[in-house]
Amino acid sequence: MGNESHSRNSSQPTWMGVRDAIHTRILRRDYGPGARLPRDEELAGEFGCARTTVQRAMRDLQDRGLIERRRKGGTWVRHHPLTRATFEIPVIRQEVEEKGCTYGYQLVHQAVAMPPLEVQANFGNWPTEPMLQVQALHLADHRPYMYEDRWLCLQTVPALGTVDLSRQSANEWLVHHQHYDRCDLRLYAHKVTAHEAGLMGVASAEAVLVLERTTWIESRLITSVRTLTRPDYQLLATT
Amino acid sequence: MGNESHSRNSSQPTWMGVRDAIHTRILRRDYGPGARLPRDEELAGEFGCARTTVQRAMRDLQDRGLIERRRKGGTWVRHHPLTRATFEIPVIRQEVEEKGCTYGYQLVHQAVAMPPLEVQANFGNWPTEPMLQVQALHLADHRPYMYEDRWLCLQTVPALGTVDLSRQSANEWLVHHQHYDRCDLRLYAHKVTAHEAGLMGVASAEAVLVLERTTWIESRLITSVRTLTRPDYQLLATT
DNA sequence: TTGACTTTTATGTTCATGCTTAATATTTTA
DNA sequence: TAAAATATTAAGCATGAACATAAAAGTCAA
Repeated sequence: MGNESHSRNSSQPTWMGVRDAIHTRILRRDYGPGARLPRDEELAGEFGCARTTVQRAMRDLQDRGLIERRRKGGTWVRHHPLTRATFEIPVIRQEVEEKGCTYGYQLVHQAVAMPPLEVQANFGNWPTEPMLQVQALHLADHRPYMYEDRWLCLQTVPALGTVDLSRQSANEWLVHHQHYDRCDLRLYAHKVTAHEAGLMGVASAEAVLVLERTTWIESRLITSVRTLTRPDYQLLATT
Repeated sequence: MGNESHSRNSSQPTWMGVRDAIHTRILRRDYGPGARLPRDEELAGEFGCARTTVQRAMRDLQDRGLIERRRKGGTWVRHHPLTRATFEIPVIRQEVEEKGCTYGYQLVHQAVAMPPLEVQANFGNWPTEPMLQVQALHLADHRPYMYEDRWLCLQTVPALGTVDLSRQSANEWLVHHQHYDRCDLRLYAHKVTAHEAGLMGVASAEAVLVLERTTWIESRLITSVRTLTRPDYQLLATT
């Protein structure tokens, strides 16, 4: 079962070896759900390694949602081990080109306006101000691949006022000129409207995955974007 | 901007302090996209800390997808910092009860059969065998909350043959009796069929989020489940 | 030029030790 | 008895030093 595969040799356990050993014990219910694990020091003694090594193993198990650690409290096996899925949200051009397609871009609409309430809902306390709305299509081999409806904060990124968004996507400009340090994400299914269906070239009322992203830099709003994918789009998780 | 908030004091930077300092430099393009960072040792010298501390900071930045590290190669700022979103897939009963609703369960269909090709697609090399199919509804306050279409591997978990799945959901039984060490996940939008719409109590052709999960234990298939959520269901990411 | 070997190098891992800190138990006080 | 002060505990953090390892660069020969 490979629970020894992470040790250099049997007398010198690596942190992965320790992790796997403890993981196995949890799976085998030697340490059952809700149970308290021995102190790091004891385990270190048992495995014949330093406490640092046990700690490294424990951090990994904690990151995977298997255990919970509290100062003084100790270490506990979670009652319901979390299933934590990590998706990588791709940079669109890159994703398209990696599929061997030609990337294209087409501006649909651009205007300064007041964001509607459902968009403002993503902004928390950020004051309501007119923003730059940009609707655009991302193309793969000249066919619609993704539609985005974006609101840009000109207060935070004034430079955007001077960018020609009919030639370059806001997405791309931002990637190159404006980093963020916070990103809120929301994912849901959506029945496309007739207008959206026309733009995307899909049947009306088709179900598509929507990815809503709001990014910030140093607590200042940058942009909020709602992305419609194609009906067959799938997001794969790497656990 | 809080980049000093993680230091105990200015002369003794913690690993979070070092991390934030480097992060800031990346945001400010002192270390631009694709740039190579100084060696850990140099940075340690600069920050006046041990190499271990720099390493801890670096690992965090790496986990966040901001940098890439290679042995011998060194440390590099990623050209396109990854947006890595982490979702927590909830245990259904728990999720329902946390919303203050009563959890309920209702078996819809159960039979041993050959899984169709689109289900087998999730199984990789796993040999094609008859499996136990279970279709069931999860209820919140007696109203449909989630519909699952599940295939269970009786070879890997023979005990399932003796469980009364009209009283207890397979989900719940598995959580309590069968852990997994691998979980493949797939997420997409789906237009509900008339049959599904009837079961879920939603309008026909409504768009819903589908969560497909396949779990394994020690390289042996446990189960593959396709979960339909309600149309208004949203998955929130914690970045 | 190509392929096989060797050296170099920056990250990766482990260790022993000491201190810090948050949470919990215990004791004291009102 | 409850609230406040205090002690204890187990994880968290930092250090310096040593060794491991994979990948890159360099060397050499066919």
